[in-house]
Formats: sequence, structure tokens, C-alpha cells
Amino acid sequence: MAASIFRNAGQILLPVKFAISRRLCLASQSPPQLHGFSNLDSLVSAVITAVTSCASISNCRSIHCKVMKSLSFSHGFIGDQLVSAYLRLGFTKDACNMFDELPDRDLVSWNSFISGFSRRGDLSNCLNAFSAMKLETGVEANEGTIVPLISACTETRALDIGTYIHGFILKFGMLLELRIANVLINMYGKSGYLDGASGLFEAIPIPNLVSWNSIIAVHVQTGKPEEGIGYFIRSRRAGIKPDQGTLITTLEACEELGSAKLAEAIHGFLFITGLDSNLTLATGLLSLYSKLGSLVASQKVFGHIRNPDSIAWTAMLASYGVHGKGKEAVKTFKLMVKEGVAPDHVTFTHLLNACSHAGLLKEGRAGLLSDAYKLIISMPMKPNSGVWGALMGACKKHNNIELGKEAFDNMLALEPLDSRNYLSLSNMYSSAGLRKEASEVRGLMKKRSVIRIPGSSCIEHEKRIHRFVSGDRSHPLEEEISKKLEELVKKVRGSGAWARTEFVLQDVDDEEVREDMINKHSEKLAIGREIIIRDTKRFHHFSNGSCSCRDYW
DNA sequence: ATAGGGTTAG
Repeated sequence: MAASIFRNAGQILLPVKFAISRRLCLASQSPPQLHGFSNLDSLVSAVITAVTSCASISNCRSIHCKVMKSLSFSHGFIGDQLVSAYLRLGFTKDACNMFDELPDRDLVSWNSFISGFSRRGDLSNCLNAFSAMKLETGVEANEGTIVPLISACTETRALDIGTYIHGFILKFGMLLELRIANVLINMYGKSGYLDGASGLFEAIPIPNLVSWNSIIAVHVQTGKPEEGIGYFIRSRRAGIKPDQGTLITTLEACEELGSAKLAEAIHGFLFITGLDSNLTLATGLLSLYSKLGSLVASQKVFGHIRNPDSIAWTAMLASYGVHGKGKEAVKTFKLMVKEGVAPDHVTFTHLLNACSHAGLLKEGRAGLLSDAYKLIISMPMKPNSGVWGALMGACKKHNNIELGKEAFDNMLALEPLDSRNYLSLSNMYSSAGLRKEASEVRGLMKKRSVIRIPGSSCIEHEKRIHRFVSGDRSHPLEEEISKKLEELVKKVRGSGAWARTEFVLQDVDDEEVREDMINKHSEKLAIGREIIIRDTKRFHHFSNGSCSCRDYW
């Protein structure tokens, strides 16, 4: 009973931790009672679970000492739990030493050992443990062994090893286990083998919710949002009740498609099912509307959130930022702090971005990059890849290659598989004329099989979505589209809107690129009504002959 | 009903 209470202790850690340490002291003070193991075993295991979920090594060690003093850790799964805790906290050596000493290693011991490495993305140690396990007599792998192994392959994009394990799975007839099929769908899908993922999915007799969520997610995340939505519709027909994960993914698909209509349809669905009061989904929706260009809609959604947490506040702040409303972003930040919600590194990243877009920061305007660097280094929390990305963007703008490279290295250590990181470094080199370095970066990307999803633009017309990638000539009306564009550009030139913006692009040498960029910005100014349009970084609101960015871009 | 990862917000 006590154990089941403690098992759910993750959410209310502080009081629980206190209660636990008192119970433990009592236990170790009265050794005679320790011979009735079953109660204490379950208590101690719950203790370890609770303590490790707050990720503190000192807590873990003190528990370890107390357990060692009061009874042998060889009993039950206490040893397994401690090994797993050490691994999770990054004390690999301690964990391995302890694992070697465990006298009765059963299947669960091995599985949690492998799982510990997998969580840290340590594929080679996963494989070492797996080989060692096969040598140990009487222990046969099951789905608890395979799932973390495949997961580690997915994380590290080690598709060759993953495929080998797939072979192992087939050999031992383990594909019938649904959880294994689901992680395989995830692995093949995330590695860009959507056919493989779909093939596996179709072979499942009765896919469950996770199967559906996985097949939807891998399509949406690898540049196939239409297909993802297709699977979502199929899941509805199959009578599957979607959960938070399903709908977050469909919101992501709306973003990819740039479809406000689909977003509204899903918003309606959320409303009907009552899921619109789900904080995660409301936050996702808010952010989506903002990304689709409607700041007003995102404000509305935020207004309906009862107790916004730091993530929701940050989403609202970021919305103001990408819409060029730097002052509103700062206001939101102050309000958030006033409400007693603690900002974190992501909040600060968006705040910095919002300020630099709006030209509010001296650092942004004058290119005082080393100051920005110092700011990042002295931040109270560990900078994430977004912070480094913001610095790198500034470095590119001001041609500071050296600092840009440093930002890249930091960024890559945190997000080694995000193609955007590689591309922004490569772009920085290209725009500085360093072609050799640029192609090296692209080579590195290829070598690590980082998948690049080409950027594209969509427009919704009469219930159909038309998608264009750069230089795309595949649209059936391609000729007419090109003609119309040329016509527009000519009109703009004649209107005089041309000269106004030209000075902005002094740092772009390539005449063609320069002209193109100016066209994109100025042609919207020539038209009378409000137009909202997105560039690679944020939104521009054009009305009454001026843009919300005040030509700061 | 059994210690162990199936997918998924800023």
C-alpha cells in the first residue's frame, strides 16, 4: 500500500522525499524487523523511484548507503533500481561496477540496465550489455530488451544496427509483440523509410492508439503532413479515440501544411471533445495560430487558458516576438514574472529573439556579439540549442565566423540530428564566401545521415493545398504562375515602392538574390489591404504602406 | 494485478 502511494510520487516530490527519509531512518534503526523483507523491499524500491525522479545524485547515494547498511541490496530488485538510477544520473562506471556484483541478475535486471544506456543515447553500451546478456545462462530476451535497443538505434540513426535487430526479432518471432512493431515503425519512419514504416503498420492485425500515433507522427515529421492527416482520418473511421499525443501531432501537421482551415477544424474537434481545456493542447493551438499568421487567434486561445504555466506564457511571448511586437513580448514577460511563473532558458531565448527582431536591443543593432556571448555564458541556466541558434543567426548577420562556429559546436552537442543546425552553419560559410567549409559541413551532415526536409510554401485555394518547394516547376499551372509573378514585379517597380527598401540589403552581394528579396518585401506594400506573410524567421504585417517590422529585417 | 520507454506542448 505504501509502495503504491510512493510509486506515483513523482509529481509531489518534496513532501514525499521528506517522508521517505524519515521512514528509512526508522527502518535502519530497528534491524530485527528487517527479516520480513517483502514490505521493506517494496518500500525501498519506491523510495529509489521517487528519489531518482528528482535527478539528484546526493539523494541517490545516501539512499544507497542506508540500504547497504540495513540489508543486503541483493534482495529483490533494489540493486536493479540503483543501477538504473546511477545510469540515469550519468554515473556509468558506478552503475557498471554495481551491476557486475549483482548476484541474481534476472531478465528485469538486464532490461533495466540496457534501458539505462538507451535513455542516454549510448548505443554502444546498449549493444555491449545485449551481447553480455546473451552469454548469461537462463536469461532470454523479450520485448523489454528489444524496445530500448531499437529506441537507441532510432535516437542515433543507426539504421544498420536497427535492421540487424529487426532480423533478430523476426528470427525469434517477436514481431507479434505490438510494442516492438510500434518502435520499429518509429525507427523506420524517423529514418526516412516511410514505406517500411507503413508496411509494418499495415501488417498489424489490430493497431492500437500508439500504433496510430506513431504512424501519424512519422509522416508529419518527415515532410508528409498530408499523409499524416490521412492516417488520422483513418484512425477516426476505425473508431480510435485520439488522445493528447494524437492531436498535438495533427496540430503540427497543420503547421507544416500552413492550413488555417484544418487548424480551425481541429480546434472545433477539441472544443466538442472538451480537450480544448487541456493545457498542452491549448498551448499547441496558441502556438499554431501564431505560426499560421494569426496573432489575434493565438491571443484569444491564451485568454481562455485558466492557469497558464511557463510553457504557455512562453508560447504567447514567442508569438508576439515572431509577429514583430517586441514591446508586447517584454510586457508579457513582465506579467508572467508578476504572476509568479518562473521563466526558463526557452523563455529567455524567445525574449532575446523578440527584442532583436524589433530592434530593441543595442546588441542586435550594433552587432556586439561578444556581449551577447557573455550574456549566454552567464545565464542562470544551461543554454539550449535555441539560444546558441539565436547567437549564430546574429553571427551570420555580422559576419563573425569564429564565434558562429563556436555557437554551432555548442548547438550540435545538444541537437546532433537537427538538419537546421548544419544548414545554418553552411549558409554562414557560403555567405562569407567560404565555399570549401560550407561543403564540408554538408558532407558531415550526409555522413551522419541527418535527414533534410526541404523548405516549402503552401497556399490554400478552394479546399486544396498547393505546395511549392524552391525552384519547383511541377505545378500544372506553372507557366501562368510565373507570368503573373513577373507582371506583379513590373507593377511594383513602376509604383516607386522599390527605392524605399533598397538600402536595407547592403550586405547582400548577389544582385539576383538581392532583387528577389526586395521584390518579396516590397510587392506586398503596393497592395491596399492588410497582408500577413511569413519569411524564414517571422511574420510581417503589411498595412497602410508600412510593415510591422519597420524595415528591420 | 509484476520492478522495465511504444507515440506526443513553448
